[in-house]
Amino acid sequence: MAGVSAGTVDRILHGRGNVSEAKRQAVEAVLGKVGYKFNIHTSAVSLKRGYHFVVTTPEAGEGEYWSSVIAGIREALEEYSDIQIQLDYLFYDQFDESSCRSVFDSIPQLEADGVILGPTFRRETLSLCEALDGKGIPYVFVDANIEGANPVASYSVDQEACGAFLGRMLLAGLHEGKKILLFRSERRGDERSSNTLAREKGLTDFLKANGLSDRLIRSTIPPTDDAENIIVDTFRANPQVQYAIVLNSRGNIIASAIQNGLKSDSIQLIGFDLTRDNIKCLEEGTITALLCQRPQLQGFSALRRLISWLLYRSREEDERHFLPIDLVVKENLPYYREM
Amino acid sequence: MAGVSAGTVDRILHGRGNVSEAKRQAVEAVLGKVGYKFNIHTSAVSLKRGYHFVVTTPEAGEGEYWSSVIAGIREALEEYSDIQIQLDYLFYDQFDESSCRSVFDSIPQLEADGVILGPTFRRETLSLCEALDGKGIPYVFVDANIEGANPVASYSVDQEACGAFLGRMLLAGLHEGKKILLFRSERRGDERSSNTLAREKGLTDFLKANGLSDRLIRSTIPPTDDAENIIVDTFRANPQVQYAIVLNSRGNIIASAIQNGLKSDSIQLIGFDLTRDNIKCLEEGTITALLCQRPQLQGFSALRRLISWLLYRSREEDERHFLPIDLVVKENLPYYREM
DNA sequence: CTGCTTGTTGTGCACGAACACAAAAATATG
DNA sequence: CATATTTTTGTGTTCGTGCACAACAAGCAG
Repeated sequence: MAGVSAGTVDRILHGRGNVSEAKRQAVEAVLGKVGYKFNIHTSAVSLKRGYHFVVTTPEAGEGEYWSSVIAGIREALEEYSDIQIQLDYLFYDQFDESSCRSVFDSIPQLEADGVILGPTFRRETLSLCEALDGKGIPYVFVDANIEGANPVASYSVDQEACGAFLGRMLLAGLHEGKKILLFRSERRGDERSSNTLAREKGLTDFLKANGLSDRLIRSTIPPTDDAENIIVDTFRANPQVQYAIVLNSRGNIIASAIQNGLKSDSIQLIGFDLTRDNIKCLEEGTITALLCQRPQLQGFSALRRLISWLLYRSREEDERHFLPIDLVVKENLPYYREM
Repeated sequence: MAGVSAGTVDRILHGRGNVSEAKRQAVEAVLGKVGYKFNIHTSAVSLKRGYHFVVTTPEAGEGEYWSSVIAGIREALEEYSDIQIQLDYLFYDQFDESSCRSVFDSIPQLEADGVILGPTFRRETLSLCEALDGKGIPYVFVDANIEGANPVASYSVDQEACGAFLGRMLLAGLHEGKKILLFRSERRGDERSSNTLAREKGLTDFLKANGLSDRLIRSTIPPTDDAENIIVDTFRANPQVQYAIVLNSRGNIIASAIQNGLKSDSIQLIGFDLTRDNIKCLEEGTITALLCQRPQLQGFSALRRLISWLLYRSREEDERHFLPIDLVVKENLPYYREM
């Protein structure tokens, strides 16, 4: 249509240069007119080279949060199995800053074609991103976005909205004179609590806006061995508690404290994330509800984005993607085995 | 690897016959060993022929339930834009059995390659399916499954689970002495109410199992013009109502009755489906929560399934797919603009 | 044994895309 | 103006797949 050969079009599409301005414009006009779109799969067929990606997240123990993210990445790998992709997984201890640093420090030298990054520690993440920026290696965030970095994209959940959502759930059901007991994690060096902090802010803001601030009691899950006793004591000291909220994925700990220590079934427990332990509690009825953030879809989207970036350097408007916040209870659980 | 040419492999893969038993086995062994998988996109590239599908659902007014299903189908069309697909949309009046019959009767003669079917009237659907079976035309159900038909697949939601889910929401929050007011549709000839009936069964079973049966009051949304007055009267007659439940997607009607007629904001209203009107009510706060059933994903999956069936006749174990049941409130609404 | 039919197997081309290389045109150098 | 160099453009091959057609083999009738 533009009176040029396929080779010239190819050069223009991939910005390989050595094309006269006149032909470029003619071809680009035609491309626009016919609405040309890359076909990622036929591209992959003729693409000789493979890609090497590094995936670095906190330890992904089976049935835990991060293993869902990894599962999503594996699914994307399957979906794009026509592209040769090699993945290197590098896990770090999300409670140990130095473990994170040593893992992150090793990544730039791996000369990967791209990195999927589950950030926890702000400082280490920023320093890694700076190194990757320097080498021109693209990276994608999952689970959280770190301000100041330049990722190709980030796939996470609006944690403040999660907190507000929680508030909404409580608003309807909180009985006269009853209270809300809020558990947050308190493990030193756990900077992922930036997520739980945002959740807490969303919840407290919502409760304040609805005049329920005085109904909220704050507590922490102690990191020690006798956690269960301390939790039980907290409940005993606050017998008016109707709702217990756990802002991280360790709701099952509170559940067993309530079951074993308190032997009460009048407390509604709400937690986060479809971990294996939480699922068990949901089925047994010891956890009432879980807020979930589509970790599998996060992982899936991240790898897909990295592929489309490397193949086409495709830019989109806003690359901070916020995934839906799902509420899962016993009754809809069977249909949430993701994707 | 099997010592045969590509042509022979092709014949085996597509069951075109004229292959000796010995070679067939040799090739099939190799296919299994290397884990051969079709690549739908490269298939499409070399596929000369196009496909012609018929999509028949109730009228899909803008912003209404069925338009989301259609949007999902359009998305799949985009995703598989390398395949030449022509879609014919045939809409019928979901409240008029004879409209449905005349539309359905015309479908077999269209000689389509496949049909996506949003069923409402059981009898008409079964008779259409029989005709399609006779002609060997594959069809896929969306939104509901009709017993007795032989679809390639169905994509719907477990409506009883929806009802039970509703019950779970109420269980936590129902206050002492308060009641639940249940609205179902009562439009003659609307057999789609098989969905709302299942929802009602799920809810009543749940309430019974939790000793709350006596807290439930049943009512209907009158199809007449003065519906609002009648609804308001119902609420006035039952001042103890804390939760109002609408089992179809017309929650917005109850919402405006409560707003305009009752001028109360102490009633929690729960409805179904992210229709435009319902979304508005959610944003305004006149509806508390909506149960949603991923209509877009239903449409998307349906078209995708039809394509993979026609290209490869791929059979899977259980082809009744149940999609997740989502709870949407004001706070997580922005993240539910699907897919 | 020859010719014909039928069944089986292989070959060649097309599709959209990537990329190496050859050819042609434009520009620079002597 | 001829030749060398650089820039621009076109060609051919490849990938996995579908499909038309050619080639070969086997069986059967005359």
